[in-house]
Amino acid sequence: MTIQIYNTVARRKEEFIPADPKRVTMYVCGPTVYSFPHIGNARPAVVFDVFYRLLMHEFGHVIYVRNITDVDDKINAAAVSEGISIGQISARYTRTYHQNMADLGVLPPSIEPKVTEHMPQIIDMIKRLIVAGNAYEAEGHVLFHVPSYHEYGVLSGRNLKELIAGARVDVAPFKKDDADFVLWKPSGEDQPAWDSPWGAGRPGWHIECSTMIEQHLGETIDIHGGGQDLIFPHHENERAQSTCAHHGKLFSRYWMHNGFVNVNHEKMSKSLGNILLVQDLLEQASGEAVRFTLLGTHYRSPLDWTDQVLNQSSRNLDRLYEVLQKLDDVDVDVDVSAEDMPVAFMDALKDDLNTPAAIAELHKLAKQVNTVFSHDSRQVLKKQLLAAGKILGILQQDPAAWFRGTNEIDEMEILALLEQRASAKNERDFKRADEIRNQLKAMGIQVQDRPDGTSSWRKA
RNA sequence: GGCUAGGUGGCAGAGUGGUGAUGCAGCGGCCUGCAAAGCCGUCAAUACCGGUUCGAUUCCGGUCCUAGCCUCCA
Repeated sequence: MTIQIYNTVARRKEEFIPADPKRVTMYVCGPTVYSFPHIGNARPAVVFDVFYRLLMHEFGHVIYVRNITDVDDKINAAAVSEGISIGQISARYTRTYHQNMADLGVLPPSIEPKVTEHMPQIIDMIKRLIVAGNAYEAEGHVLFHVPSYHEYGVLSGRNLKELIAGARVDVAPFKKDDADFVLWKPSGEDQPAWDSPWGAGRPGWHIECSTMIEQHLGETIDIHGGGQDLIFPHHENERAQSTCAHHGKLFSRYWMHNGFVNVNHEKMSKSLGNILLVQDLLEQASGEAVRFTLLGTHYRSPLDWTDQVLNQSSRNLDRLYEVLQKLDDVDVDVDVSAEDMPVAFMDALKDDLNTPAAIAELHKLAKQVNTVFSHDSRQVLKKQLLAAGKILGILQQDPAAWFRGTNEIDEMEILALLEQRASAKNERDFKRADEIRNQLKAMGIQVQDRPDGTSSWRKA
């Protein structure tokens, strides 16, 4: 089976055929670094991380670019309100983003370009758009002239008439067309500025992605991804800029967009005060559980985050690690090979990244462990579970470590108490044995007796 | 107002023109000194109304409802 992708521009699933199977290219819009990453920032990172792993598995060589937007008025505002420099703001939140994503098991992309490092290229692309007749200068601004691109609106399914009808009342007077958008704008005293043929200023909101894609991946890429909210205007505008700068050459062969994360049936927003920060969720559960939750819903569907979903994910992972623990006696190679990949699992992922169906296949494999007894069969199952887990970015920990958690615990004390309890049990002093068990429970430790009389423990 | 996506068991969540996955929770049992975990078994759903069809949850139309976009936003 080949990979199928729901292509936003075609509005249906299509077979994924890269332009060059030896060099698959993907660009995903990364964060604007002005605040702490929230769960909505994490969703595309995790979703496209799994897709990246899938592409690597299928094609071997993938160039995955995810940018850092470090030029933005929101960053300027954060610098003012926090009383530190713009550079300090973007450095701080870039670092937090990297830490949070690592905690969620997100692999670094092949390339992570920053807007500030691409000013000459941005200015160059704007110049070319002016020369080509798609952009014009007006009062220190450079604007993209939307009517010059006849396919404008095709990606987002809008037509120009609608856009004009819905346009804001306060359209800048120097715009030739109400729908025209900014490529370059002049900077005031306290705003970051770069020299350009149009005066000191800064780039508009969309040109940066077009430029970085051209710079690092070329004129045509295989996949462009991001959140659904970026379809319009961000990706529509990118598409217009890049296509026109390249004289009509196809920009992206496939467009993929992930759905939003809602919180208790409401949109996450500052005004509702319900923004879930990744760092706060990591206090409640493991990064792996957060990741598992994000993969538990198909990437195009909205994901409603409630108090329950994280718990359910932790339980699901408990169950899978439980099974791996049962297979502790089976040795497998550290590096699982392609033949170990379970077919039904892969078919689910290849079908437009159907991670919920893939996880269901993982559970089916786990169940089989109970009905299979030969060493060879158990070894195959363990390989399959680990290989599948690797694509999803889960199940790679030692099961014992998973159940013991990351919190600091005094293992010696626990073992001493378990020993005391064992001798109490031996003397059939069950009252004493239960006291010790309750004592451990108060410490957050759950005792588990084995059939042979010995006991193990895990984090409650 | 315009555009888009969706309404599946108590919860989460896939798929499918013809016996409706998977996990959690519940219930029964096994195991256990008692538990916990585990194992086995089990209950339970396709918003509503029409249409097409031998047959629709799946296709078409309508109603109601939900979410998103149209403005910064992952």
